Amino acid sequence: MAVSQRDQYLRYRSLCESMKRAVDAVSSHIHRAGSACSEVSPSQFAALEALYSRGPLHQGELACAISRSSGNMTVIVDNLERRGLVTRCGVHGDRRVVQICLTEKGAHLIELLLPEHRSRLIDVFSGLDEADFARCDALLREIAARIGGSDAES
Amino acid sequence: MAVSQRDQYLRYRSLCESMKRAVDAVSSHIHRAGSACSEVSPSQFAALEALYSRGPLHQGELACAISRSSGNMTVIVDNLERRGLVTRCGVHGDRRVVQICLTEKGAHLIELLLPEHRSRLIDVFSGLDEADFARCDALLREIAARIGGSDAES
DNA sequence: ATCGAACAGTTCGACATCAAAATGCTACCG
DNA sequence: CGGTAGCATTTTGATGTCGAACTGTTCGAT
Repeated sequence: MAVSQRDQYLRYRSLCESMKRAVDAVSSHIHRAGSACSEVSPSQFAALEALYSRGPLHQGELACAISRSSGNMTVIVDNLERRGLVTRCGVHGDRRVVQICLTEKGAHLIELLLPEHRSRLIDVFSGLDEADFARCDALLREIAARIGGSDAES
Repeated sequence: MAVSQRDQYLRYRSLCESMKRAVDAVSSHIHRAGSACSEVSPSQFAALEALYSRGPLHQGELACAISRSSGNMTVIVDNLERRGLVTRCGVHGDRRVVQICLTEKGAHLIELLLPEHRSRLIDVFSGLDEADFARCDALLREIAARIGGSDAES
């Protein structure tokens, strides 16, 4: 009750700003022109990585894994396929689904990209207070969950 | 030294994920179809709000204020102008720059949108621990600053 | 068997976004 | 005055993104 609703709102705005800025900064740091990761778009990177760590996925699963719409996923896969990094394989027994598989070229590329991706991430985050870090992670998860949870009802 | 570099990397990945998810969730919550704010795109909303709170701005200042490229800003202003929400005014003495001004219609719209924007933000964030909140904000700022700072040198 | 609901992907239209090239001005220098 | 450097904006071309409409498939109910 010490704080007015208006002050609270302003602090919320501030956190929103900080979140956006941090996300943009990290993403642009990783995909900066000249870095190895700049060879693929963020979405493409996310897709390749998901396929690399989890193996072949249905296009829908992949879309879900990297939080993209199905329409968008079609385009992303189109572009990856055009460069020969993934293939669309039919699934025996259900002709509705397409399995997306990394090609050798795709696997090679993501293996090439991951070390730099990793070192850039370490650049950015290392040395920060671990406890703050964990609390921040938890808070952000709580925020996302809160919205996700209240989504269905509203 | 208790934690391996690999563990650290995984925690970094986790925070990145959480950040992205939280940002996406908040943004989609606010601009959800049906909400008043869904009448304009997030970029358009940001532009209108910046103009509303700071007064007329050069197109370049506006781009900077909402972290968009100049090319992108042109399109955003085009779309706002097309709907009669802003106008481009020449500046006396320097014909290179364009001043972007809210029209009455634009000011009216943003005034209509802000209350709902505000209440949706409060929905999302209220009740969270204030101390965590502040620490999280500080951490995110530190991350963005760290990248922004190291940007020039690299 | 076949109808219809549910599902997986694709297509389409609109907008967003960026980087790079082009345009149009200003300012400065000789 | 004329040239050049630099800035603000626009244009262009490629990609990303979504939501809605569409196509084809599966599967359950009748």
